[in-house]
Amino acid sequence: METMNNIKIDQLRINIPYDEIYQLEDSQDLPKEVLVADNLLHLAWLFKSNTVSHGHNGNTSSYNFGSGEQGGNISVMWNESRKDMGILVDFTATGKALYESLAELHGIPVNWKKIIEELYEKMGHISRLDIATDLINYGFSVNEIIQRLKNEESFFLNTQGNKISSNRFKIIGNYEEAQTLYVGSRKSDAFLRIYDKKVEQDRADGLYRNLARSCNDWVRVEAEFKHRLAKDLGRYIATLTIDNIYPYLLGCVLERWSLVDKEE
DNA sequence: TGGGGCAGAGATATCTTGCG
DNA sequence: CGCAAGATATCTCTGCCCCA
Repeated sequence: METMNNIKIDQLRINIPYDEIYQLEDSQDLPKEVLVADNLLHLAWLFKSNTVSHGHNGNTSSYNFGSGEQGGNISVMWNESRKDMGILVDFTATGKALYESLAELHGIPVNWKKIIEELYEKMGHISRLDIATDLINYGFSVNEIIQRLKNEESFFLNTQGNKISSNRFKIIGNYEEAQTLYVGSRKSDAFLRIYDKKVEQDRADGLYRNLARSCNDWVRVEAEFKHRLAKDLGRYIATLTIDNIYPYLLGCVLERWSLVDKEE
């Protein structure tokens, strides 16, 4: 069965306080930093093997789970000389999907709500969260949305209910057809990316080329939350009393960027 | 050596609303 | 109309790392 809705967490990054390692016994298999992540996520149990490499983004060490070279990665990264940066667990979109499939296969589906709750109990946090939704056969293309925005027939409203001015839009595409719309700055804590997945996937190497070919339109909406906002979002998720966090996630996106038509 | 990225915290810029 | 408050959005700063 597919999920009840079409909202999903696409990518996420988890930050666990470094001092969690002092709660652990020594192990011959894995560094304590990895065990900290493993306690929360059971990566070693699911993946059996791992690779070791350099970390990214200020981290020196990295243990990678997943298929390795060909994406599908989950990386546990840290830097011993920067314990304040914590232990970072990075799930790429494919890595996260793989992690979820493996857990399902082992009969223990991933419960992100529980994981996030436990993470915040340990004083950790989420430092990046991408929320995605696919609109397939809704009858409009990215180009049409952009044209409507240009003609001021539609608007994006922010959390305050105010219009988001067009100078925060960045449109990418060719002359006739816009294919991607960014709302907000890529560098900011929250930004929205809307693009034409039909075009993106209709390539020789597209994983979902058949789907791309058979649908009329496929619009991908991706919200990217970072830093403080991701941290706050995670804290809120941790306080929810229900396991189905997806309607809430959609709410987070719609609250920040709601697309409305001009009323006459 | 410069570019790019992340963490955390803080500073600045910008926009809207409410009030006198 | 002008201005301040509130709320964001965006940028800056220090550290640290890898890679080209």
